[in-house]
Amino acid sequence: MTDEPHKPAKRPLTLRDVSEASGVSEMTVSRVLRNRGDVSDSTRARVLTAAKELGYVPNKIAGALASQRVNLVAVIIPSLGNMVFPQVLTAISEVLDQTPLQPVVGVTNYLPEREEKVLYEMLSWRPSGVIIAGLEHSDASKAMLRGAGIPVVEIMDTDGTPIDSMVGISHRRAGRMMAEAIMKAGYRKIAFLGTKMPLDHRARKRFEGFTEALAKKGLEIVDQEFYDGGSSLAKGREMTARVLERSPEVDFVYYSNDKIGVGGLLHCLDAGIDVPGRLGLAGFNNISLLDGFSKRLATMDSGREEIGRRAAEIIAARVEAGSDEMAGERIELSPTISRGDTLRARPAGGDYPE
Amino acid sequence: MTDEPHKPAKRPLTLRDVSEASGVSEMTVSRVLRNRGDVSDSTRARVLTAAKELGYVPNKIAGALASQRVNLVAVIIPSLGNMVFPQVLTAISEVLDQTPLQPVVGVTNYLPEREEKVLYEMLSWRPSGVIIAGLEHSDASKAMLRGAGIPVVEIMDTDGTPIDSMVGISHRRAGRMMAEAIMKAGYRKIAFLGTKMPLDHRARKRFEGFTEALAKKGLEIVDQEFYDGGSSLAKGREMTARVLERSPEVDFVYYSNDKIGVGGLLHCLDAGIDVPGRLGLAGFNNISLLDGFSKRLATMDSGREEIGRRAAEIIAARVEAGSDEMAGERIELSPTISRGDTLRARPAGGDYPE
DNA sequence: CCCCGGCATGTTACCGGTATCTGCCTTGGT
DNA sequence: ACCAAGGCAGATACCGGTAACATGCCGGGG
Repeated sequence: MTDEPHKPAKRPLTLRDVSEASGVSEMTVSRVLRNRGDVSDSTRARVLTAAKELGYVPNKIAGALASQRVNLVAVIIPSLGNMVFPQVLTAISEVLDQTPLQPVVGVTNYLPEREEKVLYEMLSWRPSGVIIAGLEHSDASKAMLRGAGIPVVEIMDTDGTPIDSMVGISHRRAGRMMAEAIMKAGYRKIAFLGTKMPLDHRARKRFEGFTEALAKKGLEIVDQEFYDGGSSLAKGREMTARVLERSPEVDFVYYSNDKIGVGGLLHCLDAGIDVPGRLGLAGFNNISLLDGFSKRLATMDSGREEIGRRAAEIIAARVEAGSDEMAGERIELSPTISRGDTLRARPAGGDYPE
Repeated sequence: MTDEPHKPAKRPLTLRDVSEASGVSEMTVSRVLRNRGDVSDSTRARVLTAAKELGYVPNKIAGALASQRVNLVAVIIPSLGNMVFPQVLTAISEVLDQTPLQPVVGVTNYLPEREEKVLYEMLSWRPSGVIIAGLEHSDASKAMLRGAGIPVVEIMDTDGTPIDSMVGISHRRAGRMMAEAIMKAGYRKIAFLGTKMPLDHRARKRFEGFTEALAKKGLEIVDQEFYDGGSSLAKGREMTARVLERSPEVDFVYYSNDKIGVGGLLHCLDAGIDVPGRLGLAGFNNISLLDGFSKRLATMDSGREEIGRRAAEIIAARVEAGSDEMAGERIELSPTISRGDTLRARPAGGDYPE
């Protein structure tokens, strides 16, 4: 009466259903499905057939509870809108795909309270490891991470003290490097256009490193402007126009990311400004936003694929082995400048008089 | 001996630890932590203090197993590299944020076998619902979805029969609409540039609708080119150059997405081609890739925010109520054309002879 | 011919919570 | 002063698997 002939899925299937269908114990079915322990070929075949026929899907909830093992890795990032993070994620997935581990993504929107909440949710699933962007977390978040007793890798940034391991670049150094390259190229009147500072610590650190390097040579930012809300070409465009109008002497604009940087570049092209002669531009992150464009923006690559890969490798290694070595590993990668077509290599020679 | 004074997290905490610390039963702690059932204020306070002090994080694995409820919604998409999907995801998250449900993302890379695997993994966590892109799935995948006994919403596409509910647009219609708009504007020699066809069913359907509408007016695609691998501006650029060289008579190029479309636009600008007079261009998806750019590409918006929102709402409603009504709901949204600056509104008047 | 060892399978005791029922004690109506 | 009702807390039985141990059966060496 209640049992339909084939599919209609009344009550979810359990090991018991498969065991009854194949005439062996639940334990044996479990062994077959996990490929663990010795099972005769004939039994194995019988069980697999029955499982397939029923359409049985194991219940990981029960499995995880019983085995005290959860093959999930929490990956916590600020945003999916900035292509950098999907790219890091892709690199992480590629590594984890070769292990039994599986990434689970949480997004914080750059808000510490969201981060805390997301982290709490994630940890309540008892993942095998955590990969989390940034070194700045609320005290509660830090306490949770420390207390979780699982490997934690903080990524993207190395300017600070990690809870456990970290993989990333020094954004202060990145800012300094860019400042030095700019000054070496002979630019002197430098402006900065940046994002919602208080929450994006890495952008802030780049800015700090940048101004610090300028100061060392006795220079100061000539003009600057900050905004909040998401980055967009339009925003970069209008901000650039405003800055150039307000401070016509500016000969270089450093942007906190490529998106607004490209916006600025578009403005310059439209306005007929000589780039990189009269004005130089640089962004950050080497987003191949305009890879087919005639002029490539100077930028800096943070090695996000490698960051993702290394982070995932650390987690994988530590989960496999019993959490011993590799704990507290600190990997600082070197950002690489790409001059593109908006940052000249040396002080303007003949084509731009003094 | 084994117990450190404060934090060091030996063995993961359980309800029992909190119950001992606060002198009540585990059951009461559970009630307090879930805010369910009657507990006196004094007890509640005592328990909360103890929990906070210990840094207790509930174990959802155990909770889910016991309560037979898992507040996860599986969201399965083909890629994170195409910004459309992060955007759909964001819309889904916004809706689910106001419910106890939580999205969990799986990425298939457009591969049916990956989809099958990802789906299997997801279902083994016994989620409360599934949101999955597309209507094309392997038989095994369909069987799993049907057998899971949970609400399933297939999104993005409505050209086909859903397993349960669906929310999206008809890509055939989208292709037709664009073809009609193009023909009405007087273009006649139309070329098509597309992505890896066999796997991207929606792009294929747009193409089919497109050619069908052309055929109805006695027109045929003049030239076409397909490629595989990810979309990029550079690819759109070079493909466009190739097509125009091979078939100089072409007066319109329809792209399967905005990214290669914008690449084509860049080529035309560089080559000094009169757009949209001599040549018209259109893409798909209204990616605000170049929102700050001087010329906006004609494109079509599929309403991805609304798709995500409606899909999440269906799941939320059905999980909340007992899976009754709203089952099998089919929502077809209307794509909207945006002409941008690369598709003229009417046949060329004086500025382009006949 | 018996015993031992190893393979193939079954049995038992959890994993860490939650649903449900029970029981105590207080409170208020009459 | 007594009893019903309700507030509050505890006891118990699972949820669906898995670890660890137990068992049965078989063949081979002594």
